[in-house]
Amino acid sequence: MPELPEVETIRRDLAASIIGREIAAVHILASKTAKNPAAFFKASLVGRKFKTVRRRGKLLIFQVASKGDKRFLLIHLKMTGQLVYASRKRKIAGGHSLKGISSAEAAGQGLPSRHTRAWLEFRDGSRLFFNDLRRFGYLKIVSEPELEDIIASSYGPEPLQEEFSLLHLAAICRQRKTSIKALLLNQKLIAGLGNIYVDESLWRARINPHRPAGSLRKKELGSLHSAISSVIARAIEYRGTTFSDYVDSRGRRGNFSRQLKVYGRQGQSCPSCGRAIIKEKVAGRGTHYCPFCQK
DNA sequence: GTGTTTGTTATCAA
DNA sequence: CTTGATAACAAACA
Repeated sequence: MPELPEVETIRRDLAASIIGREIAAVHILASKTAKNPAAFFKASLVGRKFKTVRRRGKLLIFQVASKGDKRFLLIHLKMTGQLVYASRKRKIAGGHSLKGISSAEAAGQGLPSRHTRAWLEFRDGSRLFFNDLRRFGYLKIVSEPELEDIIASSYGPEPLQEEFSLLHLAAICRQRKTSIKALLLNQKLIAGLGNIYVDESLWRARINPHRPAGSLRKKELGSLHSAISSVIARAIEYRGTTFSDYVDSRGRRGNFSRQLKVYGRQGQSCPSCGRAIIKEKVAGRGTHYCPFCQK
């Protein structure tokens, strides 16, 4: 499940690898994956370069360099999407592939795969694959006004920026009857949290996911605010969490998995009190917590 | 065949 | 209008 730290890891890596490379061809294998008519989608990219790679919440935003109107490629990975960048296969004199290829090149092994829904081919022979087992993810070309609409209507503050203040957290919780779990998953209130980091943040703040958001006391809001900031920052340092499908742009797993305290640890002991972590459905999602530590 | 997995949107109700 | 809860989507696996 790519959430903010995973998408940010991909963004940073891709910014270093694909910016400035001319796109030679666009291949769409699953027609519904590209949300524009295929001809428009391809014409928007072929012969151009990416100028910037940004991120808003879990949404990747590639600015296409162009002389006319600004266009952007949006990519959302949803649950099982992957973006894997493979540099050009190095050839030896006889035209055979070298043995002992680097990991970056190994990332392109076996691609396109059964789950590849689209890929971009760059002029230098490198390729960017969009793989998505569940087919929830998408690619979409939008204009600048469309992009601004999407950002304004869909995303609250980024957890690592100043706009995500304790004051903001208190304001969005005030009077709200919905569970704190559901509230933290709402992208319009805070951008980028998903099921893993919500559970981890609530454990660190010692708050029960069932609690109505409006019932949190000032001290608890403070704990939650710093828990969210630190969990997200640490998860980025560790290059995200691999639970099932996530890999970074070179096909590597995230290292935060070993830092998880509750997510996926139902039945195991709570790192704080030693009693069993439970899993139940809250806000329609599998929710992991310690009923003794989290009140 | 059944239940489960989750990011996001649609839909309906209050 | 806002808020909240739930279904739906998609595909694979136990």
